[in-house]
Amino acid sequence: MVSDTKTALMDIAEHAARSRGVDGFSYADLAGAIGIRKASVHYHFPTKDDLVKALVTRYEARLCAECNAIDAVHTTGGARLRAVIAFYRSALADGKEVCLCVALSTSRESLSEPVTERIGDIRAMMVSWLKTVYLRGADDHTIECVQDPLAEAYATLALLEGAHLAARTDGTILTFDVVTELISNRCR
Amino acid sequence: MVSDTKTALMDIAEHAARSRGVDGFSYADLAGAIGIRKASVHYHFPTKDDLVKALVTRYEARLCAECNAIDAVHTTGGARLRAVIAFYRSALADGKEVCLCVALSTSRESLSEPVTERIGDIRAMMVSWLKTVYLRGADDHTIECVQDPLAEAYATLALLEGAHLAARTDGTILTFDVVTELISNRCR
DNA sequence: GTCTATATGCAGATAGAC
DNA sequence: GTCTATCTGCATATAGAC
Repeated sequence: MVSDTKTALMDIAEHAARSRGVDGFSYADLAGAIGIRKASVHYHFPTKDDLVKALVTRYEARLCAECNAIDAVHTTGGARLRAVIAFYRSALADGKEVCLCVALSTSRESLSEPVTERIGDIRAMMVSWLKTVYLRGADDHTIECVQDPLAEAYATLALLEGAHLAARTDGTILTFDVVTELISNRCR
Repeated sequence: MVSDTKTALMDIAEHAARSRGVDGFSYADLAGAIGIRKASVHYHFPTKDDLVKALVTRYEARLCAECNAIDAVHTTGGARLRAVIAFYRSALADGKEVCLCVALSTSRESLSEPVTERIGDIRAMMVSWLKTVYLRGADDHTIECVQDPLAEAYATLALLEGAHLAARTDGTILTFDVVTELISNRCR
């Protein structure tokens, strides 16, 4: 297993990025949080871009695992859609953190080209998975009014991310609930 | 009228904030863009917070004016919804800029409390206006399947902002069109 | 209103000892 | 792996001359 310090740094960096943005935390913050020096952080991640890349890679894997877990636990399209909404809800940390995609999308200019592309890849993966959810929901009649599963998938991801944005501004998870109420109510 | 320099600074700052984030531009950038010195920028806006506040105030007024203009030009709910989607589409500048709300929401930690509150106010105004659009659309049957106008309003704003986010990552307006296709197709 | 000059602080990053 | 020490650059911001 990799060093615990490395994992600890990534954990802190991820929360920091999601709550304050990529430009909102520094190596000094990370170092201070776990009681080492800035130079030691550079040992684990030579540049901040290396660190962000590592965060994105880990996040993508976790998100993918989450989708698989939802598929394994829930069988109907409606239940799966509810589950992913609940997942995004929990990721909000009561309105204090947005998902990594949202956090990184907004500081695009301070990201390297590869990182930006990866974020696009993660969204594409989510859209692809959401499409299968809507296909099933249309099939088993557990999601109302599904006409175009792909279009629904794109809209749903944007809605979830937009809900994160609004909830982050308000600083409360209640905003997320209000914003996602419409889509939740379509699930039977 | 206020000095042209002040307006010019705000114009540049707004575009910079919307394309690179609040933390993505500096007084040096603004100064360089219009050929004056950093200190002169501080004369017009003593602190960056003052500048951001001015941007938000102007943005809110413009957004409000846009809604009124839409109401004046379009009579049906469906036409108004299409018009506001088109407005958000044009604000994207071909995928290079997001709306100010999105831009500021993501760098929340570097904003003062009053600014954050104002962003919440702007969203509330948009939600309120969008609700009237859905009410009319339900009434005149120009928007399909409207059950809860307020819930639709919240979801629509989140969708538009989420579409901005995704389009900004991809750097193309095509993404915006794909994401908003579903909602556009509901308008008669 | 704009300038020069400057203060202060923090960012990311590196060299080399232990 | 972590440290001290240091570099370089740029950020916001201010003082005071013109």
